[in-house]
Amino acid sequence: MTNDCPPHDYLLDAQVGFLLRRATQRHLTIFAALIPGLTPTQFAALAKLCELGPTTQNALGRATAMDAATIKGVIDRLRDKGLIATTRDAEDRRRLFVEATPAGTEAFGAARTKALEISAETLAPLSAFEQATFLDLLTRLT
Amino acid sequence: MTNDCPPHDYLLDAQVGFLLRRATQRHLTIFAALIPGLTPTQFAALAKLCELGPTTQNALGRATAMDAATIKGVIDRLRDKGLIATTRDAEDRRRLFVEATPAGTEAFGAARTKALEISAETLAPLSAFEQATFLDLLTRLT
DNA sequence: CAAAATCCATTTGCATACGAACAAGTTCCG
DNA sequence: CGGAACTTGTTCGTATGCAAATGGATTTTG
Repeated sequence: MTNDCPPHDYLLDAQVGFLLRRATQRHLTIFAALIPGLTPTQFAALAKLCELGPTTQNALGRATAMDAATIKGVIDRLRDKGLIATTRDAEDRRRLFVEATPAGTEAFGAARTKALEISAETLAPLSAFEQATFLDLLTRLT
Repeated sequence: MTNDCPPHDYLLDAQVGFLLRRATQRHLTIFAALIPGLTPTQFAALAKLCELGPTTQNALGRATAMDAATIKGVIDRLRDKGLIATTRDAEDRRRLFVEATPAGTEAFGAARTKALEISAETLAPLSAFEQATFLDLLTRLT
């Protein structure tokens, strides 16, 4: 068969980029249902902050794979919610010191269990063995 | 050891949502390097339009997993680039008819090979067998 | 037929994301 | 010491992505 259009052997629905976007969308839906008050990005920053302890803004961004412009907005919104506090570092006056407030630590503690449920529900279509395989392969694509 | 903080058994770097975000970031970097003139979303809409043929705005959005608000912006930008054209449907005056222009069809034809390279490079860290496994599992998480 | 429900597109608001450019502070090195 | 190089945070512009509200058009249903 002749065809005057470009070949149709490119099927969007089979491309890894499209599938990643769809899987991310589904995960986002699950996340919003179980943790309504925080976005995945905000929770990631808060969780990493509780995991690492006090740090600086850009360092927290690097630890959570956010660039400087992105982490700034996340920090601003978490501060607006009263979950973190920022102070200028006296030793290096460029640095913005970031730490979790008591409310932030408590919020993380409360959301932590939900977050584990979110991960479980996201992976629920797969068997336990498949989940482990998937996470292993996905880790190697980062 | 006692611990006054929430348990540290939540490790951000092991959660599927975080890994999905990182993998998407890496894919985006590869995409931007090989197809500088289009975003993944714009290319997805253009590719699906060439795959399906002329359709309506919302239908194209559903076919590419974009909601009405998102597909509108994508359509606007593709039209600004001259790659697609829109017309009001005479039969159903709500509908916005969308079709690829000759320039759009040509742009898709030119980018199609690059897009396949992007998928290949994104999956490059995995063996051929692992790639097939990963795509199968990822498909089931959408 | 008329009301209700549905669908289509648009708009607004909010929240990521990244590139680029910038100012200010710090460190490195000649 | 002093300029170059780097780091840190900020701002701007562009582009998704979703929720919610709106207005207009069409279809379904009582």
